[in-house]
Amino acid sequence: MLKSIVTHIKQYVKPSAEELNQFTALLQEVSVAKRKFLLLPGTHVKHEYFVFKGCLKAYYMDDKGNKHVVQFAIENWWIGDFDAFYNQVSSKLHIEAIEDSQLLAINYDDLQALYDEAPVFERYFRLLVTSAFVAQRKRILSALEKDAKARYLEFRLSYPSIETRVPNYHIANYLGVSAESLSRIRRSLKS
Amino acid sequence: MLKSIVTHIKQYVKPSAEELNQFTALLQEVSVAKRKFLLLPGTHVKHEYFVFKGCLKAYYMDDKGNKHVVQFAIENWWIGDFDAFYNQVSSKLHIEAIEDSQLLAINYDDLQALYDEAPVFERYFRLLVTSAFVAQRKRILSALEKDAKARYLEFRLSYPSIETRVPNYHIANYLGVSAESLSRIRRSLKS
DNA sequence: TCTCTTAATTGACATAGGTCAAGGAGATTG
DNA sequence: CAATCTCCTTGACCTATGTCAATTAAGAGA
Repeated sequence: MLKSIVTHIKQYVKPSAEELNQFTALLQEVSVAKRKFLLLPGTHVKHEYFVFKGCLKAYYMDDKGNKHVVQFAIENWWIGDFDAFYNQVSSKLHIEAIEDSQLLAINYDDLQALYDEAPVFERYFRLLVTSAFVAQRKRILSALEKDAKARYLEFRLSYPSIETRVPNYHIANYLGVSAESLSRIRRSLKS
Repeated sequence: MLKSIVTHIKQYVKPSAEELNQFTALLQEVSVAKRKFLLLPGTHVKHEYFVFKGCLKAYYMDDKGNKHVVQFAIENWWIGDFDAFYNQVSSKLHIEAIEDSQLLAINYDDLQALYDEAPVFERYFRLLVTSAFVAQRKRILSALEKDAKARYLEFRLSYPSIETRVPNYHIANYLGVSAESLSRIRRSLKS
């Protein structure tokens, strides 16, 4: 359970055994059953979460009740409401489990303190945010450049393990197309 | 000239005078005339740039020759090809001056070394990337949720100082609408 | 296995926004 | 002050994708 997050960290930085212990001591295990929520809008967000088992989605629900998927997360991904977490404002997102999920939570204050005590983790999170930033930029460019079919194909290529685990209408909400359009796109790809 | 970047840094972190000197010693001044390029696709990106005078845009040009604006930058903004800079891959973006511009450049290797010597700057850049990440997430949600008119209104509210300095067709390329559509939107707002 | 719920598909129709083509208003430059 | 440029506007038409409504298929409990 801790092994997966340690492996993840080591892909970015090389903390000492002691530093790793400092970090893992801060983690709390959290479980969320399928269709249950890890986070609701309006909440004060105190944690960011690392998924070690399961699958979840973070989405924004607009005034008309339409859901817009900000992010999916499966094993070895971080999920949370970054905006609310880092700026310590109240959340605007739902985070809902698509499958029964198990996560490791890290607390905001603990993390800030850790940055001072063990700067290697500040680097780890800097690198994480940087790569998330780059991925988001790519998503923005796709939205600007590509039509729905091309975005769907790109999604399948980028996230094959998500595509097979998640209902299509969630993917539609991620890509910014209606479920009906996605269905038609998929039919057109069969031939 | 250095004053503006020092002020910017101090809004995020509190480095010592010595640390600030360390940082500013690494900066090189760069000028780009209107319509000239700071960066072309295919280039090896060695620098990230802080604008202390002027206005620029970073855009991706697709196979059809359509330009998609990734970012504008005016005084006190950082601009560059983050993806190419951090992952040290070749650039996919054009960065072009919209007005005669003056920038401060920081070199990749220098910055990595500085992170070790003065971690306060690693924090500064972590915070910068974090806020850029949050801004991008907002942009993604706008693209998913809002129609062209609403996105334009949001842009005007978020970046009034850019809206007045930049030709409308650049803004259209940022919002993901045609220049013609933006013109019609603007007409509809007059009445 | 039967039932109920959740997901996916399909058709008919509506519409936001794109594309193409033309013209015009300001700027800039020789 | 011409002569270009650059940028913005407008009209006519087209297309991708959305919306609504109904149907079917697939899962999940009991």
